[in-house]
Amino acid sequence: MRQSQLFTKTRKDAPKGEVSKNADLLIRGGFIHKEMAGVYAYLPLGLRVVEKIKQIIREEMNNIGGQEIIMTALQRKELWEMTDRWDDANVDVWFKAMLKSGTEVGFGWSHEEPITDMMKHYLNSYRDLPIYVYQFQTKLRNELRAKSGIMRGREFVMKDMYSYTANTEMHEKFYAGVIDAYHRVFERIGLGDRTFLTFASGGSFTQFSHEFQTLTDVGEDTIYLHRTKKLAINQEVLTPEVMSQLGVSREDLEEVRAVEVGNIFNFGEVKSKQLGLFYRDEQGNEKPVILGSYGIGITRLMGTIVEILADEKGLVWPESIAPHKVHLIELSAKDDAARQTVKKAAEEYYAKLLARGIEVLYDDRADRSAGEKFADSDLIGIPWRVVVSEKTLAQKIIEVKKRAEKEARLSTFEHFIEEL
RNA sequence: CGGGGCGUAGUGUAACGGCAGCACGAGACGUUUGGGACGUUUUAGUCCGAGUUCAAAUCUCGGCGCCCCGACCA
Repeated sequence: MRQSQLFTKTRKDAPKGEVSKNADLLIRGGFIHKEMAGVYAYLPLGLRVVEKIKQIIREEMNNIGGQEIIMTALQRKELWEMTDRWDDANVDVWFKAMLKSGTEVGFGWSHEEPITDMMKHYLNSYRDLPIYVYQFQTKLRNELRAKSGIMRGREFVMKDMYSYTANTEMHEKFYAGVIDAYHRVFERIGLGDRTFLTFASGGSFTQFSHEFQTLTDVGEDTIYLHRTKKLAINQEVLTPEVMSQLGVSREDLEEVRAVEVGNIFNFGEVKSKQLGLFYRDEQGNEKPVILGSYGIGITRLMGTIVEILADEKGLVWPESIAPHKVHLIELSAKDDAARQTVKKAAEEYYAKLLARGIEVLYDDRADRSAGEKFADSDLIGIPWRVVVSEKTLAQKIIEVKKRAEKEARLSTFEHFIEEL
């Protein structure tokens, strides 16, 4: 991508009244645009990050047998009445609207009900099980108060997966597999060492659900962390019984703030019975399907990474989800001839990087000072910065600097490209 | 939903009830060129609606919007 073609612009001033670091930097860097409180548009750079995160999750979900689908944002009232979750008294985040005919519809804040209902068309026999489906969906939630930039919005992207299994053993095996897959996701995204499996309330379905909590002070949850056992307990279920059940004592637990980036949940047979999802077993008996639900907040994850990794100069992306791998910067020169030489070399490097399949943002803007280009580069936070200038060309080298490191070093372009 | 703060050019900020100013951005011209360059010049604004007043960005009321704390949060 040529930066001269990128329609977004960086901003020097912080957006007014925006305290949240993720909103501040992502807006200044041109990654997102605020449409209204808690509702953000994703611009070219921001969308690339979202897609990178999705792709990592997609690979891991496919790896454990997930099949990707996409459900609808408009949902039927009757389905949610069957599980008693239509009434605003029970679910207070609904956006609702009416068809011209007067029929009420809801905007999806979750998709267990419609997916489970849909499964009645495809799932009849024990031979059909298990089934694992997932989607990346924009969820709409009428939050009383949006806050913390993209960490808690009214419209956000979530990966939700659902498992349909025949029995408890089959369910538990998959459930454990999801835990492993989630750990791999957070590892690949760069949050592995600070994201912990957390025991949380299972509601009326099971004793526990499991959350994946990433340690950060901007998190909304208080959890009790056992570092050596690599597990945590959500404040909401911290009781002496739970601690002894998990084999930990209060002294070993550290009270920390964290953000819930993932959540997995066992619905057991409850929802299948409510919605009428049954299968025939080998003996021809009708049995309810076991349902599990597994979420990861994509955009929340993006905000969490910003909060944790950004520094005073701007964003810092891990290579796995950066919008581009390399930020190639062409610096202007003293005279026309030198300028042409620098341009020619930079264009050549750009083409070579692209030919290698390396994603590169090329700052080819002619009328910008070096200082401005460097400041923009720091703000945007691409992992590798490569500078081409009259000075470097004189020595037949380039300057390479990693965003997360302080010192730049010199290298030949050929050596650099091999190293990537 | 309870409480607090705040709405002024595209962005960020000033202005005692009395001429709406500054910076950035954007446009033009010239000079610059390794950490947000310089000069000249152009551009563009008081959230909406009532009220008080000779006079309202400023005071009052209502609406809308934004931020924060709390509550809420499969």
